[in-house]
Amino acid sequence: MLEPTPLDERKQQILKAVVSDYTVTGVPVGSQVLAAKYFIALSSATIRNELADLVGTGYLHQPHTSAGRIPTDRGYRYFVDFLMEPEAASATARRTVKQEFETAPRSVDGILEKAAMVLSQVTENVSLVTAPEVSESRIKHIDLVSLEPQSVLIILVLEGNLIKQQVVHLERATTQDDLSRMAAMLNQKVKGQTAEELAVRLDELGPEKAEQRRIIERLIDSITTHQAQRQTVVLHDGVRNLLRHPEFVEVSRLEELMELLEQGAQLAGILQQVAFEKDVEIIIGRENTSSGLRECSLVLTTYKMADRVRGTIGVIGPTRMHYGQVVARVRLVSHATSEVLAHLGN
Amino acid sequence: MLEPTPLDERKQQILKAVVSDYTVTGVPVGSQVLAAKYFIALSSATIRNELADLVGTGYLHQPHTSAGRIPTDRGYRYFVDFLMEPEAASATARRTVKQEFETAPRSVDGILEKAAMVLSQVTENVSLVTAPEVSESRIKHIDLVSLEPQSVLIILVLEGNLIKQQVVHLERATTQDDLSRMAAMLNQKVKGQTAEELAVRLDELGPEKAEQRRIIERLIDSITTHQAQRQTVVLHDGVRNLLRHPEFVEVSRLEELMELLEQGAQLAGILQQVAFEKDVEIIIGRENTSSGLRECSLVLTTYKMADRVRGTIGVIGPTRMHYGQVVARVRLVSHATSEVLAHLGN
DNA sequence: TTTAGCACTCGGTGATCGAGACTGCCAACC
DNA sequence: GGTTGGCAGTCTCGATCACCGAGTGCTAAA
Repeated sequence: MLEPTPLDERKQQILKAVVSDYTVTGVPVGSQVLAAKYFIALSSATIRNELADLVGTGYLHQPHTSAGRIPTDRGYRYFVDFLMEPEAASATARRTVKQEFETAPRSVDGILEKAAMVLSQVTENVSLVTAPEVSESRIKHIDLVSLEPQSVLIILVLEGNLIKQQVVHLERATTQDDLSRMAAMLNQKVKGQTAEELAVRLDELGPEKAEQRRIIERLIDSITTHQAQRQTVVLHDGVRNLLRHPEFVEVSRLEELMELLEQGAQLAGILQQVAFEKDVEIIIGRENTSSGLRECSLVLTTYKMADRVRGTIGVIGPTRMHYGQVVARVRLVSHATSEVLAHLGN
Repeated sequence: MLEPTPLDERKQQILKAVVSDYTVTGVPVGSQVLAAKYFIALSSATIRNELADLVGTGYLHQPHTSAGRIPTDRGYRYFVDFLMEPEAASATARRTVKQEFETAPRSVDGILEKAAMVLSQVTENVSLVTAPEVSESRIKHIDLVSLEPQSVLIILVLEGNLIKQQVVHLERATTQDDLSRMAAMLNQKVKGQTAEELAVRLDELGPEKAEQRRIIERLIDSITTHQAQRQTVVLHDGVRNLLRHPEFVEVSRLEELMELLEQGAQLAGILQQVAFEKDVEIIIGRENTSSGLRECSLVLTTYKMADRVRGTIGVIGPTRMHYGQVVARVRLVSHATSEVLAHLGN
């Protein structure tokens, strides 16, 4: 990593102009274009000198000697950290989001699916949405259904009408009547608690309720393992948008990315590692640990439910993207999602 | 459409050889290659005459005057209908399928997801799996959860531990106790029936149970509409496999296909129209009504649960595919899926 | 009916060339 | 010292061209 060379005002403006122009045109930006479009007071020769400096300090890249300049990952980073101006989401984007969420189903799953769909549509990139952690969700209702004498289907209704199921096997045969009674009893006790809290308070049940206790243990166990292996669920949508970007005419670039998207687990790991120091976190190109994302950027934020941060929402796109606009729209959809989730009740 | 020209034995063999060779190499097949690899007794000139005939009758295509021959959709059709020899799935494929299904979760959703994953893996194409129709599924258990005084979450446990949920609003406030009693009552009556049957037998409830009746009506209604708008669910997996096929180096071909896959609804419509005259149905290239599938083939079959056909499973791939092998593997995964679903109990 | 031979066609490859786009550098200028 | 005009140099891209080779269609003979 190069040491953080401070950039004087004019270099900053030139870097900003290069990023802005390149994200729109996709063509390396030359000194003449810059002089004509952005710096009428300066000659192209002056700009050439500055550009040479910016290449030297690693903010810009020159594909070949007689080409214009392209921002490096470092250039983009400087841009988003210091130069990018806050943008507001366009009226059309806002309208789209509003309309789509009006027809969203009233369940967490459905809303998150919708969010993924809308986000990919308004950003023209691939959207990512992680589901809330089950173990942190409040339990609203428990139901026990007898499948076979020694086999029980546990149904958990969590806040936001998120439903989780698990089949467990019992040592002893139990009738549906017994199960119904146990479920009624459990519903009294568990209401509004999270699975984590439940695990802590397990001892409150007297030792005489051995079978109940076993079911609860299995239940908590299932939630925990559920989270560990399956909470890797990352919804995504909009791969078709990616195909329109010229950076993906080479299918080979898509291949690694598709693998990442379809397998999910690795992607979930990446998303979980994101430390949200600001409200929107941007990861650019090689800053990504995963090789499939070498030439992509992630723009991520969180969404809330019941006033707590519950998941990540954002997009993957080529490093050459209109960051200001994407940030505005990711934020827009995140807020809209939180809003709709809030109205689900808890 | 050309009239069905009958092909003599030798023309059939040549067509078969062209299809076989082309599906492996991907290169237009010339008369010399055919003579050397498949017809040592014949000279290339003889084969040239036959090839010219096959082009004339529309079974083969010649990209340009000095190129070899490629099967047309018609050629592939003739091949799969009359020439293709039944193949058995390879031992590796069988092993993969077996291993993967051993670790499958014990729910319909999980199993179908797994099926999609495995199928795409063993065929190296995109897999498609439709979920069972909710309205045809037997109801195992009903649960009613009070969300707000006038708002109820209906949970349906269907055969195969498939869980469906729906929020309905009631005209009158109802307590959880009331709901629990109603649920208990309903469970006595509905067990083992399908939603369709339930709709028919609705009258059996006396008129005195007006509120119950209303809830049940809403419930049946929700199941039916659920099916109408959302049963468009088509799982898919393995887009990454498609990228490896040389026919998709042009991303433009992928674009329409991805749209079809991500939107789902249109695809569901296509799959529902398939008339399964044989156990495996093959749709080749332009036989597809959808333009996005002009250069793709579908190999489809059904899977069963509780001895009834419940859904479609199959793959999308380039028209140039090893049909015999794909058919064998689609069939393999279909059988394995039905098998695992059977063990879920009902 | 099959086959050998032959002229012909056409796509693909590689080389060459020129135009165009930019640059870097230098010398002059403010 | 920073800025600028001028200019030679570099590199990509697209067009053109020739050539090779694969493969064909046709003809005449077996």
